[in-house]
Amino acid sequence: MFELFMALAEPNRLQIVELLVNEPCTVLDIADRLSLRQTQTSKHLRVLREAGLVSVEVAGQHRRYSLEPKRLKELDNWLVKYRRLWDDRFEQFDRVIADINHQENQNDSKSKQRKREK
Amino acid sequence: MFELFMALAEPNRLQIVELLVNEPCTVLDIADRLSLRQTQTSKHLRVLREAGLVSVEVAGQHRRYSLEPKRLKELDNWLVKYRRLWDDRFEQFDRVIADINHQENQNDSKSKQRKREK
DNA sequence: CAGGCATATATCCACGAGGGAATATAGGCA
DNA sequence: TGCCTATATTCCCTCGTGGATATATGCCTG
Repeated sequence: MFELFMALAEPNRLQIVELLVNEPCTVLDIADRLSLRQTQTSKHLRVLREAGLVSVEVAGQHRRYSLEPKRLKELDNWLVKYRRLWDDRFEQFDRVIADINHQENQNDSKSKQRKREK
Repeated sequence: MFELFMALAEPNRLQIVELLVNEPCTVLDIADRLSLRQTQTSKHLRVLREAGLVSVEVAGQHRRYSLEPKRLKELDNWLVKYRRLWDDRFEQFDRVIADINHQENQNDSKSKQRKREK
């Protein structure tokens, strides 16, 4: 988990992540938009890749980097422990969702199942 | 936002945060439980404090550090942009909660108000 | 194959941050 | 007042990391 924070604890890398949420980009795309040199961009992308935050798709001489939701989902799961500190809505969510699942299991089996992972 | 990641991108500080979610602690409490020296603990707590992640309550010669939900809530808000990447449940949550609020505003004004801050 | 473009890697430098130890500050208590 | 305890701060050292530059790799096209 802390490797995740490490990767995001750098302004340029954070910007890269925020850029990639919109659309996959090539290295030069990113470098141009953030006014970085290509070499720095590659280095930052390497860190992000090793942290599992982005993935690469090779397309000819280009490489298309895109955001990897999996690790961000881990961050989200990590936050679960803390949500109750500021918001009791989530306990309510749990109850409500439990109700919904209950109802749907009875009435509406065509809508897709909402599973809670533990 | 990136100062937040900075503060959490250090194993000991991350552990301190995870420790404080359970209960407020004094400096020596934390130092003992995480096997740190008091001076390092103070230093880390200072970083966390300046990042707004913890707050101090002076209690005699002790100081009781507790977690400050506000910044973690900001992290949660930051994640909102990314949730759709892995999970469409949250849009549904919003709709459901909107419904609930609507109903409660009409029927059940004794239950405490659930406000959405923007 | 040669040359050009996209990307990655290596090397050097400078700076910031964490650990250790000593010290400072400050409250509690005899 | 003087000592003890809790906490904060300072100085020094070391190491990791980001930036810059140069170079390597690899693909595409003529």
